Amino acid sequence: MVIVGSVYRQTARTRILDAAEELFSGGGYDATPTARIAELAGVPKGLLFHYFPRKIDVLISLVDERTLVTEYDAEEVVEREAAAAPGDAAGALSRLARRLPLHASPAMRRILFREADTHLSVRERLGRLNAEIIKRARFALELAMPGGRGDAARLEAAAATFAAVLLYQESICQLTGHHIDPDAVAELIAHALG
Amino acid sequence: MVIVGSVYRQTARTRILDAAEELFSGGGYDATPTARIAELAGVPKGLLFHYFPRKIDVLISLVDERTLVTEYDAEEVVEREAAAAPGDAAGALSRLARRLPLHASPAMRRILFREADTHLSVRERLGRLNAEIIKRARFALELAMPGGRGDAARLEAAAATFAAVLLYQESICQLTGHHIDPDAVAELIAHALG
Amino acid sequence: MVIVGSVYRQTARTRILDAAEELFSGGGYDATPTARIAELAGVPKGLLFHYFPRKIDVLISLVDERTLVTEYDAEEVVEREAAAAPGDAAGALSRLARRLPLHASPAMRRILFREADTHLSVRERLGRLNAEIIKRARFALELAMPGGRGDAARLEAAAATFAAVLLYQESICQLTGHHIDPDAVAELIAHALG
Amino acid sequence: MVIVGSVYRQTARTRILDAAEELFSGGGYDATPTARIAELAGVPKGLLFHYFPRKIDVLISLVDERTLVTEYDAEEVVEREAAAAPGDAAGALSRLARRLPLHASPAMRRILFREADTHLSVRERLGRLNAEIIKRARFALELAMPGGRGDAARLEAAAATFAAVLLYQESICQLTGHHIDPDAVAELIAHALG
DNA sequence: TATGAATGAGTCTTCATTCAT
DNA sequence: CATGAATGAAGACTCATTCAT
Repeated sequence: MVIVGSVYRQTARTRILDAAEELFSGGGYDATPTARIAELAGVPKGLLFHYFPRKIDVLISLVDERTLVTEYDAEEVVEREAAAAPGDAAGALSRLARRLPLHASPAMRRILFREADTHLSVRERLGRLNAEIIKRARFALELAMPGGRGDAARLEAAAATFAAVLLYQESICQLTGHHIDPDAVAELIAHALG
Repeated sequence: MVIVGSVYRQTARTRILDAAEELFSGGGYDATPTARIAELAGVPKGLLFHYFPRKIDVLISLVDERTLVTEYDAEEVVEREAAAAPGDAAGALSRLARRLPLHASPAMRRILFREADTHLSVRERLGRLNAEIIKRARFALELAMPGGRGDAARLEAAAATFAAVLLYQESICQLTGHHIDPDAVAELIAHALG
Repeated sequence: MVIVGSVYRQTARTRILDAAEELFSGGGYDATPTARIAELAGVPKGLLFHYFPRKIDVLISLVDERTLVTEYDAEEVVEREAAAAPGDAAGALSRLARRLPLHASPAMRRILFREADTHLSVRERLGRLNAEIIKRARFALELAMPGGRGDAARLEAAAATFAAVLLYQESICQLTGHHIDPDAVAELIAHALG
Repeated sequence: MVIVGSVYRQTARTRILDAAEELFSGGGYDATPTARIAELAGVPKGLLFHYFPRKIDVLISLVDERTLVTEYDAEEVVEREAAAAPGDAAGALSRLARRLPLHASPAMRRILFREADTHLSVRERLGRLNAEIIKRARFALELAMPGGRGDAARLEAAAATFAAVLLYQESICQLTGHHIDPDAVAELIAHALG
C-alpha cells in the first residue's frame, strides 16, 4: 500500500526534480525561474526552497542523482562479449555505445553539457563520465585485439576520440544539425587499429 | 574633426565589442550585465544601447564580425598541398587543423559553443562552420587518397569525426580536463582509410 | 510516566526559551528565525508553535519570566544597611547597584534594551524596571542623608541619573566602547548631595 | 537658476534619504521595506538601488552625512564662555548640552541608538560622538573650576555621566517614559565638583 | 553623439505559520 | 504531544531598456 501510494503519487521532491529536468533541458538553467519549476511540479514556490535551499541545489541534486555511472560490473560484461566475438573491435565499441554509462535521459545529457562550464559540480561529473568512457573504450579495444597491434598512442587516440563522439553526439546534432553515427565511427576506429 | 570623430566612434564601438568578448567568454552571455560591458569598455551605459539597440545585438555582432570563415581559396591551397605530399592523409588533416577556419580567438570559440543552443543566430553560425570543416576534411582526404580506397560511408564518418574533434577539442579539454590531440586523431583516421 | 512526561514537556519549553535568549541577545529578535530557535533547542519547528502560538510570544514569555524584579523586601534591606552605615550615601548606591533588580542575565538585558522600542510589552517592562530603580535610589539616598540636605529636585536628578547609569552601563560600554563605573558615579552623586 | 532649481526640486537621492530618515526613526531599519522608502520618496524602487546598491547603504549614508560632529571651533567657544562666567560649571555643561554636537535631528539620534548594536558603521559613529562629548565636557569643567578642586577621577566620572545623560536622554524618555533634565544633571554635577 | 538618471518587471530567497498524521 | 512537509506573502536586489538633456 505504502509502496503503491508512493508510486501513484510522486513525492513533491521528485516532482520538483522532474520539472527542473524538463525545464533546464529546454531553456537552460539560468533562463528557468524557480517559480516555473514549482508551477510545473504543482507545488508552491516555498516548498522548492524547503527541499533545495538554493536554486543551484536543484541542479546539483539533479546531476548527483540522475547521471549515475552504471554500477554493473562493466569489465566482466565486456570480457564476456569479447570472448563471444573475438576480434570484433567495432562491435565492442558499438555495444559500449549502447550501454553508455549515463543513466541519464537525453534531457540530463543536454543539461550536463550546457551547464558544465558555468557550474563546477556539473563539470566534475562530466569529467568523471568522460574518464570512465575512455577507460572502458580502451579496455574493450585491448580485449578485441589482443595481439597488441597498433601502438599505444594510437589506441589512446582511438579511445579518446570515441569517448568524445559518444559524449558530444547529441550536442553536435543539436548545435550543428549534423548527425554523427557512433557505429560508423566504431567501424572507422576498428579499421584503423585492425 | 570629422576624421577624429569617426575614429572616436569606431573606438567606442570596438571597445564595447572587446569588452563583451572578454566578459561573454568568461562568465557567459546571460551572466554578463550590459552595465559591466559598458564599464569595462569605458563608455556610458547609454552609449552601448546607441550602438546595439538590444543586448542580444552585441552577441550577434560579435559572432557576425569575429567568427569569419576564412576567405582565401581553401580548395586551391589544399590541392597544392596534396600535390606536394601525395598520399599523406594524416598530414592533410593536420594542416587543415592548423588552418581552422575560425578567425576567432579562443574566447570567441568559447562563446560560440556556450551560446549556440540558446541563441539561434549563434547556432546557425556554428552549423555553417561545422559544415565547412567537414567539406574541407572530405576534400582533403579525397585528394590524399585518390584511389578511392575505403568506401564513401567510412570517409564520411572520418570527415565528421575529425570536424567534431576540431570543433570540440577546446571544449572537451575545458569541460573534462582531458586533452585530445588533433594530430593523433589525424593519424588514426589516415590509418583507417589508408 | 506522568512525571516523566511533564519533565519532558517542561524541558522542551525551557530549551526553546534558552535558545531564544541566546539567539535574541546575539542577533536580535527580528534577525532570529523561529527555525533557528527550534534547531538550537533541538525541537521540531512545529513544537515551538505548540508552546508559543506566535513568534512574539517567545519574546514576551522571555521578558515575563526572566526579567523579574526581585521579590525580597527591598526597603527593609536598605533600611538595615542604612542603619549599619549611616551617612554613607555612596555606599548605599553602590550596594543598590550590586543588587540590580534584574534577575536577568546580561543576555536578557541586551534583549530588553534592543527590543524595547519595537515591542510594547518589552518597553513596559523596561519602564517598570527604571521606575523601580529610581524609587530605590531615592529611598536609599533619603535614608543615608536624613537631614534633608540638598533640595528635592537635586535628589530627584541624582536618583534618575543613577538609574540611567545603572540601566545603560552595559549598553554604553558595548555601543561606545567607553566603560563607566557605577561606583565612581555613586561617589560623585554622594558628593553632590553631601 | 540652477541653485534655485535644486532647492525647489530636491534631488531624488535627497528625497530617498529624507524618506529613510523618517521611516527608520519610526519603525526601525529592519521593519522598513525599501519599497516603502521609495514610495514615500516618490521615486521608483529601482532608483533607490541606483543610488544605494544595498539597503544598508541607505543607513550608512544617512549616518555618514547627517550626524556630523559640529565643525566650529568648540574649544574657543567654550573658553570665551568660561571667561564670561567664571566658576559656572553648571552653566558650562548646560550650554554644552544645547550645542550637542549632533547636527542630527531627533530622528537621526533615534536611528543611531537603535541600529548601533546591529551595524558596525553606526556603532563606530556613536562611539566617536560619545568620545567627543566626554572630551568637551571635561574641557568645560576644567575651565569652569580652574583650581583643580575635586580629584581627576571624579571629574572623569562627571564627564562620562554627563555624556551618557546627553546621549541617552531621549532614549531614556522614549523607552522608560521617564524624562530626565540635562540642566538638573548639570547642576548636580557642578555641585559635586564645586 | 554622449550621458547617466529613471523605470518597473522579474528573480531568488526568507520565514512565520498551518496542518495532516 | 510530536513531527516536518506545506503554504504563500513579502522582501531585497538585478537589469535591460528608455529618455531628457
